[in-house]
Amino acid sequence: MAQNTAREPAPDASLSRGDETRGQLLDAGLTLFSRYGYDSVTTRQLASEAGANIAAIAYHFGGKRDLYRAVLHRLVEDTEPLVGPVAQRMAEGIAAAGADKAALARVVAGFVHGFTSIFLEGDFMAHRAPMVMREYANPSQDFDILYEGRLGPIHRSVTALAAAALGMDPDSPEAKIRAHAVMGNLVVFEVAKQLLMRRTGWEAYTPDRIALVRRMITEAVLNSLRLPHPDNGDRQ
Amino acid sequence: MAQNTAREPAPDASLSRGDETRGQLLDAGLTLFSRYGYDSVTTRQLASEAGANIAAIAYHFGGKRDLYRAVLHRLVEDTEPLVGPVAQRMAEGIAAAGADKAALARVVAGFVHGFTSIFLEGDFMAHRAPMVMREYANPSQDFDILYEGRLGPIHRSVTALAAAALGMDPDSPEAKIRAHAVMGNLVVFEVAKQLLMRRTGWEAYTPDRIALVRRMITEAVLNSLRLPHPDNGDRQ
DNA sequence: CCGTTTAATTCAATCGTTTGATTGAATTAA
DNA sequence: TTAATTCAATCAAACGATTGAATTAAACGG
Repeated sequence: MAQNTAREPAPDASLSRGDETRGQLLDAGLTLFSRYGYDSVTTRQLASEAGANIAAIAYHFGGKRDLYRAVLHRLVEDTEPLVGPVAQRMAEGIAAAGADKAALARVVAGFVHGFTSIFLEGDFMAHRAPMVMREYANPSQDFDILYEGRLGPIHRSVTALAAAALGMDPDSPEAKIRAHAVMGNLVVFEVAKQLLMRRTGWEAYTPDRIALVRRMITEAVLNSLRLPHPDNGDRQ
Repeated sequence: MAQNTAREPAPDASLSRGDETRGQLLDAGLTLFSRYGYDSVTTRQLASEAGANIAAIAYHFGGKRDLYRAVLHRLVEDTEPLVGPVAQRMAEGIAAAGADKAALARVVAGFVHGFTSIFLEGDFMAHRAPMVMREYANPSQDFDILYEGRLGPIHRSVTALAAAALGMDPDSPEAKIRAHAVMGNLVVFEVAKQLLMRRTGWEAYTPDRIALVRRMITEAVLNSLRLPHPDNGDRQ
């Protein structure tokens, strides 16, 4: 029931009729699955939200489950432009820093900044983050799609960072556990967002609040990894 | 389909017929809702798992949603014996420590030990933790039950601890955010358990692995809160 | 530039199942 | 005898999926 009566948004001429419906179904899937979970969403809701017919789901994807999988695949793909550069800079920063703790601290600050920007700022991750978190906390049979595509690679990057900061072997359980703890430091602000909102009396993240959260997380992670605090917030 | 053919477990004579069915439905609800979520579980599954008739759900609770709420309420109640003492010792420890950082460090070590024991050891929280985490990550209309009963109080306790360690006002956003980060440090080992399992090649938490995770978390949290490391693992 | 053909896509209608809930009779224990 | 509880049977509604006809837009031949 999205834009059936209102004006249709940008009927991209470069897309065929079918591709557009396909894309709208993927959008609807992301919006609804992320909010209510797989079983709570009906094919009729999906079709309605997409402005398409129920039969379009079977026609374009095969079935409801196949649409869900397609949503996960597209999520991995279209978050690459955001996550890729952050991971890239982190890898380069670690290699360049060597044993220089101050340099590693700047890498950490950059990572936290990038990560919180992706997850807490803007609308792009508004549905994608909850989608990831849902599979994160409660892996379905399609958990592999996100693990291979997003979660595993990020976790490996953070493990490299933790290992460098603490002088550990990146392949050791210890390094992986410490990295896991760092990830927890970050993702809890998305996973348990409602809990923080209630405790602080906030209703949503604003730029000011994100800046405060980012400052607190950066301090916590730097402390956690025994790294010095950079004098300024500069990350280059 | 649980114990219909096998021997029935302990038909407690002190319980009326109805109370026993009621309890078995609550058990079934905890087991199934925690694993599959509210919508994925059918009333027929619940009745079968409880060894009861479908109509028993309406008779004893009113409906499926009321059974779900009852499961949350009972979860808050029957975790009190575990969480209560940990929170109690933490509150007393903070009050007794004052500005003594070493004493606060022992409080932190005790808290981490207690928290990880509750969440990672034994069978008692095997279904309860995922149940909490499900509401944690994806609050339903009944989130209040857990927030008022468990999540809020624990978060307040940890905020008091973080505030004491960092010299902050316990009512400040900063303290609440730092506490939230600490909570993330801990709960990520339950929420994102599957991710850690894949990264480490583990299949489950064993006593050895729990001990290792506990050591890593304790170090990370102590560092994070700028507290000294106790010389031994003693927590009294 | 037109009319026709063709394949891709959309659509309303309907399929058989499963859902949560309800009924009134049967059973149990006090 | 009585009230509490369980039971098989059944309800209407909603579910995911499928069908064959209708519609659309592009390709083609004149």
